[in-house]
Amino acid sequence: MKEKNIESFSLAAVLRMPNYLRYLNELRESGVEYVSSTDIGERMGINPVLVKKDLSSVLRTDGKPKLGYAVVPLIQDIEYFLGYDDVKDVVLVGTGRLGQALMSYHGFENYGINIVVAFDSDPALIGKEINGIKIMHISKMEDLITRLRLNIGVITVPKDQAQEVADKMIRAGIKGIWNWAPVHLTVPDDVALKNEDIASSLAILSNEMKKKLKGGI
Amino acid sequence: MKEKNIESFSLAAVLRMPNYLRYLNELRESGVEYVSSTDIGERMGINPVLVKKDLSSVLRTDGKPKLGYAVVPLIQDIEYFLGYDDVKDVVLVGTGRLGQALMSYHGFENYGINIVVAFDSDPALIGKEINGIKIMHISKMEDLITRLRLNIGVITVPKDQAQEVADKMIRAGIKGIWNWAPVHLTVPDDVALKNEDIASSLAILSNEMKKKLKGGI
DNA sequence: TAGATTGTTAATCGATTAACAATC
DNA sequence: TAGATTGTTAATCGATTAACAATC
Repeated sequence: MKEKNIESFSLAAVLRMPNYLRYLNELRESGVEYVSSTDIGERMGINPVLVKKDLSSVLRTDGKPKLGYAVVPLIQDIEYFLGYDDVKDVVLVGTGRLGQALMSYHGFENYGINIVVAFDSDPALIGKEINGIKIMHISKMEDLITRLRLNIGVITVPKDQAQEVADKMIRAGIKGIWNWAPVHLTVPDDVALKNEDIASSLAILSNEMKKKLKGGI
Repeated sequence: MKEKNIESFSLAAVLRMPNYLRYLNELRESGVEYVSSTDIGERMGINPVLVKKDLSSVLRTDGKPKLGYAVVPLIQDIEYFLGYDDVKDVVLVGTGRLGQALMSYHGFENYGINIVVAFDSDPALIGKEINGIKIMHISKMEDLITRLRLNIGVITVPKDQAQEVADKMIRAGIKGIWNWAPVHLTVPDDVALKNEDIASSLAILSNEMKKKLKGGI
């Protein structure tokens, strides 16, 4: 056990963590007990030293020279770092196709995410349940967020309603917004915002493709 | 008009581009003709010099001292850079809730994305059409990808089938994969892979929230 | 013209990589 | 023990920021 000082992590480092986790879980499933930074690095196409650095800043128990890192504790430590171990109750607004897809997604449990309630303005949807999650009228949102002390909100409404929904959420006490609507939201400094941005994803993908194409010449 | 040399862009820079675009489109809608790097920087919370650097590497016409950048040409240049202007025919595999949500998503046109055909293995879905996109049996995928010369594939199948689908796609000539299944896919070096990773997004959001919380003390 | 804003060169900052002693 | 692999310190690399001349 070593001393830890509070560190901050780069965006790139945070993005690598779930990838480590995936690979480690695969290893665990195939019964592998130890893994070296070299293995991980090769598999993920990154420098093993970077792997060591990333892991060392998250690990609570040291790796073992010659053996590598014990897979199971390593998984636990990364999950702890990513906050998958504590359950986060979230609220979802907008129960169209995308909202429903997220509501019926069974992978959220793995990340400690629990959608407790959903809201919409369409009378046809109010009162329905999807995957055990009740859909309520949007007018009840602020009150419920406050009463249940929810602090993460998922926005899956059409883009012209997204800002309004965000404003309401924030007024009610939401501190983190996961926005799936293709608009730029304006939020106060103390609110975290993550845009699930189809545009960005595609930008990255086609940029990668261009690079590979060039490299191949 | 200035000389351009081939530059490569950092991940962070590519990620900023769609954000510029969103803000610029808002400006255009409200009839604004020129915008300065200072404005953009303030709105997006980044350094204006960084804005200038990003834009200068994408712009085909110079900005104007005192006035700033002309909004409309700037939008066009970024769209050109991001490849929104040329239509990319893509194939989607896995027409469950998520796949259907993507198929019925009307924002893709803005990014030059056109889902031409979808595949599934569920007999109940074969032959159906969603948003004008036909669902065909997975056994016909390879042939069709090759014949239509498609090179981007979207994977929205359950995670245990994702690798198999990816392998087939690649065999048929796909060069870019947009993976929504929560697994680590292994692809050859010449194939670009973008994971739409719910886990990563959440990791980033909760990391942000932690940071803000600390900062506030 | 004077002032605002651009584009670019130099300085800084931070992240990644290389080198290497410690250790099981 | 010898060898493999860890953790850490120093060097490198790249991205961001600061400074400033050019210009409309």
